Amino acid sequence: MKDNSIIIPPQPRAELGQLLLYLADDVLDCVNDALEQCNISESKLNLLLILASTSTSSTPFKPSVIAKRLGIRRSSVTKQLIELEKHHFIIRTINEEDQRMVNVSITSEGCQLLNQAMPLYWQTCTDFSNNLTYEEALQLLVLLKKIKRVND
Amino acid sequence: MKDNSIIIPPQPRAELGQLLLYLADDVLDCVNDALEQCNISESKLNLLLILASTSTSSTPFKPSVIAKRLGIRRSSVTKQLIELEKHHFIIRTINEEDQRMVNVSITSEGCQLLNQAMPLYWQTCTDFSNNLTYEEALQLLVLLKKIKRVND
DNA sequence: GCCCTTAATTAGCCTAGCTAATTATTAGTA
DNA sequence: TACTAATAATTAGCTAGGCTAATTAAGGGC
Repeated sequence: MKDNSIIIPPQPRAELGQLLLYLADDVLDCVNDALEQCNISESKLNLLLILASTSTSSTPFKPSVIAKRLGIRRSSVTKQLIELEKHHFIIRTINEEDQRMVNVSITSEGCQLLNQAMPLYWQTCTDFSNNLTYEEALQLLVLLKKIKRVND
Repeated sequence: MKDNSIIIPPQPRAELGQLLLYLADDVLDCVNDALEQCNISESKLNLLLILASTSTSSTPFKPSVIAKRLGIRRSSVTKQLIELEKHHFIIRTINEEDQRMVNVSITSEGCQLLNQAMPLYWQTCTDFSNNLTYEEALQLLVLLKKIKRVND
């Protein structure tokens, strides 16, 4: 490395990506900090959110489906479920039709937690764009939605 | 929770924040996956990048300064430095003027690694905006820079 | 009834953070 | 000058949240 040109972004798209990367840590930290007062992490909240959306679909969630939704391994889901069950936020019951499977559902305590946590969650999400006008925020939303599509 | 209205974004700014949060995991994973072939993590690369920028400033970096720059604790930096030193990417020497302090500098092996890793890093960063036109990417860059300023 | 597949779990590992306690050195002061 | 404070880095030990590989249990096909 004769000069340090390799460490500066070679073009705007590269700079953009790096900025996204830096922002990534920040937003995760922000949300986790905000949720600390509810004693829940962003990753556990995400799992509960999936379960809470069950009211629309009729069938309860299986660990394997949750894993797919979260983009993590089944064993990681099991770990999280064990913790969440310890705190009575969810219950696991054996599926009667196929006893290899497990039905996971959110409890009323879990719903209570969501009622507590979600306002904080949304407020923190909202505050990220405090430096932007409403129009800018809308613009940004559109652009980020386009980016998101890459990873599907 | 009578309905599940609490789990859907109450307004566009909230949705925007949530999208940033989801994107956060994705971009971190992408970069780490890309860097895997160099056997380096995004977090260790970040540390090396700080050291590599030393050529501009005259004084070598101290662990405490690195910690501040990365926004993590000194003990966490020590851990990373131990690993990086094991692989000969950096060296630590005692500061002669004040022997409580340590000078951290990147080695030629460390520079070699950067030469290998940075093209992959920049390519991955660049690819995040593949779905965007050049003009959209520039727009997005401006907006994200505004957001970034919140956390300073 | 036996074998293969599938679902979940378990065991054990890794990374990268954290706090609290320790060590070594410097600086200030009675 | 010797003692005490403060400062820098490190160490020890913990946690969260991932991972793979191995295990257990149940179902399905022949």
